[in-house]
Amino acid sequence: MKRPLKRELTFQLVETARLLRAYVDQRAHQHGTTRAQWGVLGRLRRQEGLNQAALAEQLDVQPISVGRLLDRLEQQKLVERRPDPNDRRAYLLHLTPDGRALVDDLDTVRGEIAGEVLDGVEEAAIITTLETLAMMSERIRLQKQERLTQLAANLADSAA
Amino acid sequence: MKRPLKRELTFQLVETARLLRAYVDQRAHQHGTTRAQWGVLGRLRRQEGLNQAALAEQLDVQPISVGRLLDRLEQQKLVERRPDPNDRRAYLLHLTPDGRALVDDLDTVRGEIAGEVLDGVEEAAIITTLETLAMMSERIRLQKQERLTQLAANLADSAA
DNA sequence: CCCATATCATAAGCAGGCTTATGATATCCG
DNA sequence: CGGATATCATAAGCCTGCTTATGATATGGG
Repeated sequence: MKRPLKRELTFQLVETARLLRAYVDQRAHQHGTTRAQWGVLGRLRRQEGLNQAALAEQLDVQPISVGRLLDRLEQQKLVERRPDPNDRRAYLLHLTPDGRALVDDLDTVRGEIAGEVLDGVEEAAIITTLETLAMMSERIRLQKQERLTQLAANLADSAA
Repeated sequence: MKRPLKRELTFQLVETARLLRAYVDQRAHQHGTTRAQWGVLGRLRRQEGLNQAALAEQLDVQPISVGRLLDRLEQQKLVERRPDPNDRRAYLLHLTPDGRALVDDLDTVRGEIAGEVLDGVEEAAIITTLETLAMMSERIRLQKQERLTQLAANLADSAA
């Protein structure tokens, strides 16, 4: 009976996250933006002056994905791309005043959502869940790493 | 200190799910398919003979999304669209033998993944996490419902 | 029976993720 | 110093979601 329980959790995790993402997206749309753009704005508030590659690294997505998000954010005048004086290939990213105002708004929403979806859940359960998820994240990262290492070994073999 | 804990959990949830989805996708690719297609195949094995609208309903996505997934699955000869004898608008969906073989393979993988990512996690923690996630899902669904109702009320108001 | 309405599948077009490839610069090593 | 290598941003093209709209067919009420 152990296996189905674990399997059940992986399903439930993806399902709950899907619902939460959809809900956050809905709330984001009410403010004229999207979840992905929200992520960019939030990150930029914490660390202004990043270049696109560094931002992509922080958000754990590919630089090309961030580039297109920035195209839209720049069009909406929420973010500014300033040429990096030390590297003519790169831009440094800054929030505009509008961008800063929006992200402050969204921050309030974020807190609201967390309160809503965890209303009435015991603190102990929240802590346990947090720990379990953190553990899972770690295992997944490890697993991914192992598979990469294995892949490299296989490539080396077939080259030989 | 309560607010940050809840907020932290919403972040961790989305993050862990993202990692898990990426990992599952990686495993799916090793079998020449994708997570979304896997979902379709899995559902079809459980309930063969659905039409596209019913399948979309089961998977909780829009019919158009399922339609395109099926285009690719049909091309790969994993799924068959058979005309519905009772409704000339609709197709009934069936797995091909290849499709059935693949989904059996993937089922093994699913169990492997669940074991890997929850290796060493206490059963009690798994149960608590499962309950918490289920609770969150319910709250999100409720919240979404409330917002819809509110929206309808606003529309009725502005119509009056 | 027939017309209004609902439902099935699909098209068009946007968002946001990916891989792979490319041009422009930086950087590092011989 | 100068050429190989690495890095920054972007292009092209794929996948999978979405909304909105449309054509074909079913269905139910008058």
